[in-house]
Amino acid sequence: MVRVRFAPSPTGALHIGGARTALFNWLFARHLNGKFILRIEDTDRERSTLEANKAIFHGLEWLGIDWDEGPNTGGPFGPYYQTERLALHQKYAQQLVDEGKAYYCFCTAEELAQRRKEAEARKEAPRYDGTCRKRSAEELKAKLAAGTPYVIRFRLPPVGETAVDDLVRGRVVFQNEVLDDFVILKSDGFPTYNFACVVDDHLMEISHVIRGDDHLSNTPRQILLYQAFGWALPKFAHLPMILGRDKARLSKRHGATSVIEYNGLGYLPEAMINYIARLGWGHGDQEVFSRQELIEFFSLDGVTKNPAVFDMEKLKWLNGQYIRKLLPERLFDLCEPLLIDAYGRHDLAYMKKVVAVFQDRLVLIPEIVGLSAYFFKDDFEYDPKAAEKHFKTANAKVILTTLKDRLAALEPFAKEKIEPVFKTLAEEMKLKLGAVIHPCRLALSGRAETPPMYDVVAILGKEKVGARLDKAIAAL
RNA sequence: GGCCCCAUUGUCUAACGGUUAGGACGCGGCCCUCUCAAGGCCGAGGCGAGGGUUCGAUUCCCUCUGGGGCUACCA
Repeated sequence: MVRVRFAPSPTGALHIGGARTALFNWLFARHLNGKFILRIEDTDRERSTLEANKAIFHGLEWLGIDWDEGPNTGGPFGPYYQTERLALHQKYAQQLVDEGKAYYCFCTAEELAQRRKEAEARKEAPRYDGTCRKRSAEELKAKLAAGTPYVIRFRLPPVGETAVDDLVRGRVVFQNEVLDDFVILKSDGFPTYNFACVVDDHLMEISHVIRGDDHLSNTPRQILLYQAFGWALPKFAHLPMILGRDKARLSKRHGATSVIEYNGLGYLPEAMINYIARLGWGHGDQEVFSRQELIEFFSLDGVTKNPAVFDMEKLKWLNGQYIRKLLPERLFDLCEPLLIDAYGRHDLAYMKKVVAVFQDRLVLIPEIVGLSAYFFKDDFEYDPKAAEKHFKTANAKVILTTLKDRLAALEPFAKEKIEPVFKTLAEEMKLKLGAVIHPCRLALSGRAETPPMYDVVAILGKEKVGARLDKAIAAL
């Protein structure tokens, strides 16, 4: 049974990198009919917050990444909040101590910092020096009895090597001597990441650990822990990092970094899913994938080794692609609140027609507001450059006046009836169609670019069209 | 500093010793066209450097360079 997990720490919103890790795990599980587990690694009590926890749920929900086991959902391997597993972590840490594979360490943070500084000054690796590695039983008892704060350190085998057989990178070998006796249980009694991760992954019967590249260097420590316990290793797969434009790790500096911010910016979750799926993964020449296709095609074989730069332009393109494919109803639902917020309530049918005519023109949902302004407000200015070109012509007045009269006579005021009015007028005046349409466009919208004229005229309706033409004629 | 990972156009990627190095975003041009989009077509642009191995290297090996990660009582 394939069991994978996404194990974020609730110290901030779900960011792009985390979302991609979650997605790959989710796709891997769905593709193989396995289980996708969500585990919240909240053992850093300083930085973990409830808001961040909620934000992660929110982000995953927005993306449509659901979990088979985890907070709220439950499952047979709970609890799924790491801090609620504290007794388990302490029990296993104690087991290692009892077996002599871990030991109490009473060195204070200040002492460690001092020694680290000294080591660095000597150009040595800043490893734990093993002060507490060999304390006598009496010494130990005395320290404990005195209530001296302590941590538990893993007694790391100082020789030999530890190999990670990574599904993405192949075999990576580390010399144990470059590792040190790392802390597994902090002085507050909480486990460290490397320890909790191993205990929980084992207890939750995780079969594949799919996570960011930044954990590759931690993996030998974890493997040594598995070995100390005599537990079977899961398979490991390390995904390449996602970088910003400057090739540095993606961070706040690079703009929107939390996935949910993209929601507010007007990105569609399906576009985001598609985009991040292509960051570090590919399937031939295909660029646009439905969720079903991603599940069908996803494989660790398609995962690349090199880091990927987050490219907003391509995300935008994909977003446009998905907006085009949206059901008109859904596009409207996304646009409606923005339009109401900007222009107040208008007739529902009218708003729907306006939104529909911009479906091919939107890249981001909020663009609807600016693009459609003249459909909701009458007091617009004429674009000066366009006015110079289309109003300051000998024919402008005649064109607009004639248009006004003929359109006023139309019944019904529909696109099919509107079109001939323009074409006939152009023919009569021996003008190109554009020569008639451009001044009209400017009169009706104040702009040089709008959706096709007959649509605009039809949607605005006879009354508004008449009034705006009058206003333009007066302004000529 | 030590250890580890990575390296194809500006960006995401395909290629798994022999290809005119393919696709996509972006960029430029053209077509369509009432404008703007959408759509279609075309174009510019790449194997980081140096050594090997081989009949032949983008591909395999080494060195360098560049970027990233780990080296915490953060995950």
